[in-house]
Amino acid sequence: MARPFEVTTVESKWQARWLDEGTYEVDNDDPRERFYALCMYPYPSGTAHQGHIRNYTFGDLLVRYQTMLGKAVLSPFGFDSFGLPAENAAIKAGSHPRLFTDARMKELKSSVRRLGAVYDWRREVYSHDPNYMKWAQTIFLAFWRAGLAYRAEAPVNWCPGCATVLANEQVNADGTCDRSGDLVERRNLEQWFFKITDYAEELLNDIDTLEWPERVKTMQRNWIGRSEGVEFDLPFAHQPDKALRVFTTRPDTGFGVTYAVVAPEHPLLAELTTNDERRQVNQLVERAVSASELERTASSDAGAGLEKRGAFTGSFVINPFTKAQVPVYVADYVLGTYGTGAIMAVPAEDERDFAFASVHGLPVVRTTEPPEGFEGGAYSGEGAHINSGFLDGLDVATAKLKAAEYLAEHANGVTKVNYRLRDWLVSRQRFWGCPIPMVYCDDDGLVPVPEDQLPVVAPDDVTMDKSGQSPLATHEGFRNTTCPVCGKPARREADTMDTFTDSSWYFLRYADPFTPGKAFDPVEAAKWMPVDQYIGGIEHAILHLLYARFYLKALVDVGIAPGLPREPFKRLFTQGMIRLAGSKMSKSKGNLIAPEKYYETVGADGLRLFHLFVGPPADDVDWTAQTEEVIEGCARFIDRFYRLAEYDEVNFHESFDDSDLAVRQALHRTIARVTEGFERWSYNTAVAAMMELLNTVSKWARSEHGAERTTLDEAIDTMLKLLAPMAPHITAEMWEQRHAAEPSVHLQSWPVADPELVKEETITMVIQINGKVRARLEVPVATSEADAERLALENEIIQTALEGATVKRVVARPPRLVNIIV
RNA sequence: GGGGGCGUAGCCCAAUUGGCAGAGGCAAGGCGCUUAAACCGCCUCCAGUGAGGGUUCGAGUCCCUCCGCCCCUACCA
Repeated sequence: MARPFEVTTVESKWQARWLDEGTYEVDNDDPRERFYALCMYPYPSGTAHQGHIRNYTFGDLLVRYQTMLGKAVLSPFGFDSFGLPAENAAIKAGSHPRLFTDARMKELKSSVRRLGAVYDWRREVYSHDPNYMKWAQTIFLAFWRAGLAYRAEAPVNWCPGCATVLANEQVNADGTCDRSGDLVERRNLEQWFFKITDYAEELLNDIDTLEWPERVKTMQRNWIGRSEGVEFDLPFAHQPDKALRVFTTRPDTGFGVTYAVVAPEHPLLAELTTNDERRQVNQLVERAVSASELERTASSDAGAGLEKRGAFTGSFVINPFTKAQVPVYVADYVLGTYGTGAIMAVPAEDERDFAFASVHGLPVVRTTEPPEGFEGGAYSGEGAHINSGFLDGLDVATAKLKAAEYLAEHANGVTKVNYRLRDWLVSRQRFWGCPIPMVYCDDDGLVPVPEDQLPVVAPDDVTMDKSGQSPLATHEGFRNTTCPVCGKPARREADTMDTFTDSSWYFLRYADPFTPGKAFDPVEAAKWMPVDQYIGGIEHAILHLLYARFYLKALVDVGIAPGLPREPFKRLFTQGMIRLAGSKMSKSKGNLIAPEKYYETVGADGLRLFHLFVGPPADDVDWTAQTEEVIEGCARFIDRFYRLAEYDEVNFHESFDDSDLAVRQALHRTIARVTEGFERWSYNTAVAAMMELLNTVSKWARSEHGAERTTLDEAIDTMLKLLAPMAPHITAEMWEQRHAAEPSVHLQSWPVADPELVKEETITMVIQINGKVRARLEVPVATSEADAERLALENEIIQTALEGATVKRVVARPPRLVNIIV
């Protein structure tokens, strides 16, 4: 494509200048109104892919736009540089993850630079920077001191492929590893946890205060999974002073309890199991405990439809409502990690219990009257209580209260809130992560590494393999140390932290990486926090966003971030993903379209314009055969604008007339449209408005009558400003050509539309008869209802059309429309 | 099984949130420029909004049912 300017020359010139002049560096004491724009901390996987490009295009537009609005805009960048891919790649290549990672970082940095995205590089953060690790470890220790970090044995998700423990969030629904795809196993291991459950209630409640996409908020609420119910005792039939404690959200269905179930991990299971049943029970437990999540949970389709495996324990408990003895089963559909690990089973009102009861031939007693014609198994809806003694006739809500009261009196019942959310497992048996700064001493037990000895940095000469042990555990030089308390030989913790810990506070470090001796100064960070606009992918809707929210709350509470707002991200925007032939474009799928080739042809500006124009930013983008042509179309638009701004083939006339006024009106209406488009994430319509304006101006200026000089100048200059956040290079270049003595277009103020010019004087009013358009006429915008009706009825075409008909009603909606009903 | 989203021209998308279905782009066709082609400029063509029903003077927009595609979630008692 022949272009009227040298794309690469122009673009690299401005990229260098923005960097050299520190155009987008901001100081913490900047007096302007503040704006914190942030794109999600990227994992450095190499050169940018289209998903990155899309992300940073939106982010950069915002940075430049908000700057032109007169704000001090914080625009930082950095790298989520710890993590498995680098470690695995290093193992494969026999090199060190740092070499690998540093190279990938360099590539990504160069990609975003070539995109023309601008940052305050003085604030760069990367996770494997010892200077960042130091504070990551300081935070860990602060959590430990506050009781928010603890060590416990737990059945954990073990990925044999990655040779490490995974968080629940990293296990797919089908029981495979989110990263490697291997089938995840369950193992009991000592692990480090963060007590995120302490914050469950606050994390849930504060969701209401966030300007986030509704679906992300819903996902977080579901993940936290709060449920209210009653915990109470089911006394053992053979030994009534002991009891099985259960949790239920439906105490009102207590009369329908026909059996009870304990999880395979339940501590009382052995005691409950009679000799006759022991063999069967053991068999089930063995299978359930060692089986992978996949085998245990997801089989064919879904939840309630699963095969319900279980075995009778041989024991009975007493239903406190009916005093009847009901059998106790062990079954893997009851989870040891939720509630009390045991349930009362009500097959009539719970689908899972119903399924189990059907398989095992257990009785079903309805306690809620299902609606007439109900044909399903379990009915969990609203209805009057039946077969329920003192609860009979009550609705569900009332019966719940009564039943809870009854259980409080007769079965040690207490109302209880449970959460689906579990504590965050943060330890990893891997090398390429931030070491957990703890020491094991035979005499003093667990001892934190003194803060003046931080950071604990892993040595380079480590053997990384897939044995399953932390690579650091076998490095004697690292492992052996002395106890900070007693000075005797001791061993270092060999596990590293989940990389989600790194991305949970990096945005605070960005806000103030300058104050020595601190992760960040809370007063300085408070100048920027919370992030005004966070931009990233929907894939982080749960994990990263929940952890970061937890971190900030905890940091405030442990005294590291006093005075900061408790929520990190005020507004969140989740961009759509790029798909190629129907599937998500990603490195792991190997279906990337690299942006590099576009830098040579359409330039970064052309590519940016494409991403802005292709559709609503929140929608997915289909990368199709036609995409190339659309991208070229975007470059064509830039070229057309460039030629027009050279006044190529333009005619001029002397004094300002109506044609010039019309252009000024179009210009100012476009200012309004583009501004509105920017404010409501409608970049595609903002670009369309610019294209439309270019068509209008071009037609006018190249007509025989031509343009009035100052009007054309105003139009071009304003268009340059409007386009500056979208296509920053060429607008900077053109602005410099026109106004060499003035500051850059990027330092100009964002244009403000003149309301007088935006305002329409007259508008076409449509006259309908029975909803069909019959006539149109130009009316003043301020036309009253009465006038509109009169004008419509007086209209000749309408009068003819109405001949012989009776007007039943006239709906006048001036100035747009009048509808005459006959 | 649960939750959410989407469906407008051959294609990507607009539509002041209930008021003339079309802003923009791509493709296609035509004309001009050119020795010719590309580039460039100008012009033209194209749907009644997935299907059906309802509310309304009026529905792409609100409400039901169905179809298709996509995403999230999954035995949490």
